[in-house]
Amino acid sequence: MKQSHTKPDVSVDVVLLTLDEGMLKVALHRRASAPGKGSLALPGGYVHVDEDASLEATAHRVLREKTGLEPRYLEQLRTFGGPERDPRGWSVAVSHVALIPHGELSQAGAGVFHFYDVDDLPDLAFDHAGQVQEAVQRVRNKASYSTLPCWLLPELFTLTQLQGIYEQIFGETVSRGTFRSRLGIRVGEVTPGESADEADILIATEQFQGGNQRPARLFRVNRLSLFKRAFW
Amino acid sequence: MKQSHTKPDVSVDVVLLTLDEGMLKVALHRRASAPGKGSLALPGGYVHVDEDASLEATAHRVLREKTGLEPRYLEQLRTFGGPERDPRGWSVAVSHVALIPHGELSQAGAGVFHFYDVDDLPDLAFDHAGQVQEAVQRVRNKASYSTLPCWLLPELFTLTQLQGIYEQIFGETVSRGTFRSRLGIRVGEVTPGESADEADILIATEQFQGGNQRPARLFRVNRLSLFKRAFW
DNA sequence: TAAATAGTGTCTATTAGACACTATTAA
DNA sequence: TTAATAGTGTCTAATAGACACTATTTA
Repeated sequence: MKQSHTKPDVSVDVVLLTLDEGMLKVALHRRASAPGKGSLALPGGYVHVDEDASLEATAHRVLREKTGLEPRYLEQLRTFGGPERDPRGWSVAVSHVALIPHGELSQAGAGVFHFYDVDDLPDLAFDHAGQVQEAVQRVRNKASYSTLPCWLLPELFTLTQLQGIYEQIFGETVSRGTFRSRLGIRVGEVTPGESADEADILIATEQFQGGNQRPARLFRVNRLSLFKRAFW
Repeated sequence: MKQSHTKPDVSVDVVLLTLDEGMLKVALHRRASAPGKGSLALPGGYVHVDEDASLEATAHRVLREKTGLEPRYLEQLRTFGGPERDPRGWSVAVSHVALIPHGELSQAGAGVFHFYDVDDLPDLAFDHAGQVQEAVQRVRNKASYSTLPCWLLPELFTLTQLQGIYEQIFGETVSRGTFRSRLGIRVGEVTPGESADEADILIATEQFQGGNQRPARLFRVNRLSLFKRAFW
């Protein structure tokens, strides 16, 4: 029974995803030390009990320290645990999914991290391949009935951009009108008094993005909304 | 930096739910020792690194040892972690949701555990109230677009029983025909050659449950199916 | 005024759901 | 044959989606 009270190690891993060239890609780096030295791995690290206020805080700190990136979206995926996943013994990894727009990548420390197509993954360290697979499944599934894909775009975006994201993810096209009615867009009805309806899925701003044509209204996402009807 | 490598404690908690008198109820017991001695708490315990093969195995062992019950359904909910949730210091709790039919309760060691209405909870130890709230939210939400409620019934059940469960959860009634078409029930079409279509949400058995009227066909759930259209 | 993309109204095909009808058992 | 519940077909109301039309900008 004494051995039963040995504590497992607790680390936090992050599956950081972005959309690039129409593909979902995940951030990976080559491990510099054993175990698994030289193999590709997710950003991850141990909980620092003297500075982390929560597991989400650990995930944010790990991403900041290792990649220099701040994700637009972060949620816990699932916690993996067992005696086999790390050669050093019984371990626990609290896995997270994070999303970031492709446009925010270039500037930051892309140094050691590179992005790999999730549908054509190389071999990964530990159980990281499984974590990526589950994360991708979660994102694709959640995208079909929620506003999750909005976090693959900058804070302000046009409906055409958003429609493009959905069409990339699902490989199907719909008419503009259909897309807008699915989102419940009804800009015309906004009476100045009531303004931004909290029930709205997207919030219409008064900003527009120009070009050589009629400017498109910019929207921002209200919150992570789930649809009653599967979106795609 | 040395302190950073102090390991947090890792425990596994289980929110065990059942449907009784039309209410969702959760299993709680009074803690026999500090911290939180005398207050109501979920079944939970530390990972035993020498005997547990996974976190799910820990959850099953804890339920077995503390309540004597084997749940029909168990899934990980979310992992809670932070410096404040337990007075002994930074701790991690891998929280699970479990479902069990009310009929399977009576026989087993209901000894120290009693079931409490989740919509009228007393004060709970640690962050257990939050865990119950999240678990209930997850179950109610998932029930609206999946076959999750099937696990609140015995393995074989009639469609009328299942419809009753949904109506209890959502407080709305629909006609029998509507309910059946939502589930995609089409018993008549089963040609003996093709038999149980793997795409079917429920599998029709050749067993019937009698009474003083036309016997009802017994079904079992194929797997946890998600519906494209929100069910309720 | 032509080109290009944004935004909207209308009409149709599909589907969800209420209701009524048939089916099968025990008393 | 009546009572009680199971199972199914039909008709209607709601809704999703394609298409075409209007709107607004630059060149």
